[in-house]
Amino acid sequence: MHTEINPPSAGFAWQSSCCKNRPLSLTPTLAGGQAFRWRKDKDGIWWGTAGRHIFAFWKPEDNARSNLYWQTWPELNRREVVEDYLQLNVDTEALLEEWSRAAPDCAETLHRYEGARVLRQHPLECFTAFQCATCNTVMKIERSVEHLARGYGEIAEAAGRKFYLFPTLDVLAQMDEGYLRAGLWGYRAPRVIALAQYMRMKPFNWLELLRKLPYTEAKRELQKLNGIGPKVADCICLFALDKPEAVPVDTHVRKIAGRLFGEKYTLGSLTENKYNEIALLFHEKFGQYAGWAQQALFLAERERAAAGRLQ
DNA sequence: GCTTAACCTGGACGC
DNA sequence: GCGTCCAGGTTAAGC
Repeated sequence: MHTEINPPSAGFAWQSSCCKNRPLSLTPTLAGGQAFRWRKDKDGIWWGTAGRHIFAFWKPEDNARSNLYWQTWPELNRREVVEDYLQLNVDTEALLEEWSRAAPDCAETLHRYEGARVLRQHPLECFTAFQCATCNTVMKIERSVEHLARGYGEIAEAAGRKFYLFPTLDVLAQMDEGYLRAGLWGYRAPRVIALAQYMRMKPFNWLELLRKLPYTEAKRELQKLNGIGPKVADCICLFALDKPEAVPVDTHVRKIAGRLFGEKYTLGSLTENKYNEIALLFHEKFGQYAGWAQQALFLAERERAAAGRLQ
């Protein structure tokens, strides 16, 4: 019989949500390379922001189905905001069964990462952060995005702690290139500022409006922007624009495709045709939520690559 | 339509 | 300590 462990006392009242049928693991979800500003404190509490909301999350480690404990600021007890951000409405249990039938070879891996959920992020932060992802490492992306937020984000407070909200488009458009370069943005610095300036000429809330378009149209719109290629566009579609069918094909996903669909997908340059072919094969195998399956397989592949480097 | 080089830079690794 | 390579890509030029 399982005994629930109580969350640490942190100076505020926790709320809880049941994850029995909606598995959730905080580490692979919050530190799995889809969002870059979540931090875990010494008590194991994850702190982060999304839009104007500040969140605290806590769960017993290694138990995807135990209750999630949470709180929100500045308005307390915003259950619907938490469930929206973590997409707790998505029945991953049913998806796991479907994927396991379609890809028995991947079933063990998919079950191991059953708690790795895809977040529903604030579009502008996701859009900006992934511009930093080109030819970079997760650790450096985290530092870069944090540097940007600390330099230009509005300060907010929750439970006696200080947070930096992600800047607005108007603020991003006026950032200093030198400041960004000092924060590891490198050659991406002028591009991210220029893109913010260009985006200001688009209709108000243009990024949010892409949520209403079909996946292929939203992706096409993003790829019209200088600096946004197919991979970054797919990341934004999957992690912020409600497009669970988007499959970002990076070096890790390419290796997975090599094993699932044939070695030819790992050979030579990743041309746009090859990219689209891999994404289509994932879609055919894993269905409408192929991006969610991809995220679990990606985490396993990344872990495998890291273990290989340590040997 | 494919390949290649350039773009920044911290960290890991070998020597 | 130093040199080299790699890392969640994109773009433009050359073939």
